[in-house]
Amino acid sequence: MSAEDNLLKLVEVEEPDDQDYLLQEQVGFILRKAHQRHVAIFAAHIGDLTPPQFAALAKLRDVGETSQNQLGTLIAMDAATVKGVIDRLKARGLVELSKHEVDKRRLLVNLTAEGRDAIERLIPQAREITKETLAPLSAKEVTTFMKLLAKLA
Amino acid sequence: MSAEDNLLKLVEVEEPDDQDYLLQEQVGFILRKAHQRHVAIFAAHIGDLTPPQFAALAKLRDVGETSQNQLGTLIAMDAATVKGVIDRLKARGLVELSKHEVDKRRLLVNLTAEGRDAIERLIPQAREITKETLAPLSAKEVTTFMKLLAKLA
DNA sequence: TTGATATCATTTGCATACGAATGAGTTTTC
DNA sequence: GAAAACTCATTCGTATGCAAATGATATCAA
Repeated sequence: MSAEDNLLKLVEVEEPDDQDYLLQEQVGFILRKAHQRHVAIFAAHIGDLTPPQFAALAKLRDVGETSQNQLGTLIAMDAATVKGVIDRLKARGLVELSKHEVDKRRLLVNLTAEGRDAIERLIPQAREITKETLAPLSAKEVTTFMKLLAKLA
Repeated sequence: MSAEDNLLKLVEVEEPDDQDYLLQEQVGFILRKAHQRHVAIFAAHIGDLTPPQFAALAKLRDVGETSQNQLGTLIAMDAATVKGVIDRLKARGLVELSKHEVDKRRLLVNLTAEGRDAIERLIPQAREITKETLAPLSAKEVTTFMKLLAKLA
């Protein structure tokens, strides 16, 4: 191989073209898979509630009664999505709705007694889910990962 | 406040019970938000194709003709989901379907000329999307993050 | 060879997820 | 105080994502 060929090869290696795009190495693709794995772990522990439904209950426990819209902001769900989630929780008697007396646009959401019981009972399970999701990492790796993931979210 | 009260308070603080579950610090919740952010970045760059549709085209470019099921395995989609994705790509003329001659159960999928053009044209955009998604991290952090994320996925 | 098992694809049902449009009510601004 | 701008909630349409059931075909094992 001539010196020119070597130079050419170096240039090719250092300037990857379209041939080198590997789907399975892209953040988006791996992020999607990691999320899928988490959802599967969640479902294995808590079969009768989805992660978004759990998030809604957990946040209501934190903040108490709020408007549907505000709740959506707190759990990163758009208005259309949060409505569906709350509808299903209401149908199961875990939350109750009421109208804001002053601002008539707002729909207030709150836990029912049953909803409060449910979320208190589920929180230990949720800790377990977090633990299992992070199980492939060492304690130190967990700290690092959470710090970096938070920067991306 | 009595000494006993102080002791009680300390115990409560140092042995977090259910009161201390913070949704916004759980992996699953942040993972969901990071994924949402990535999808938004994707949509801003590539408006007429979703990440799963892109993944299907990119993988077909890598491996050439495969069965629908096999493609699903390669891009981490279950059979029901991959069918919908392929249906929509077919309706747009980006992939074509044919029957496997030997194994009559299999439905073969391949890029059309148009599909191949599309994916080649989109790959530079996809690099940009990956770059923008990872923009909050330094080069060193990216390396660390990708290594740990891969362990979780 | 045939009966049990496994695989591939499809369909149905349910649950996010989000853009866009709409209607009702509130706040701002001039 | 009236018009403009904004906010809250709802609805519609489209696209994942997965469990479960089904039908067609292949493969394995007795």
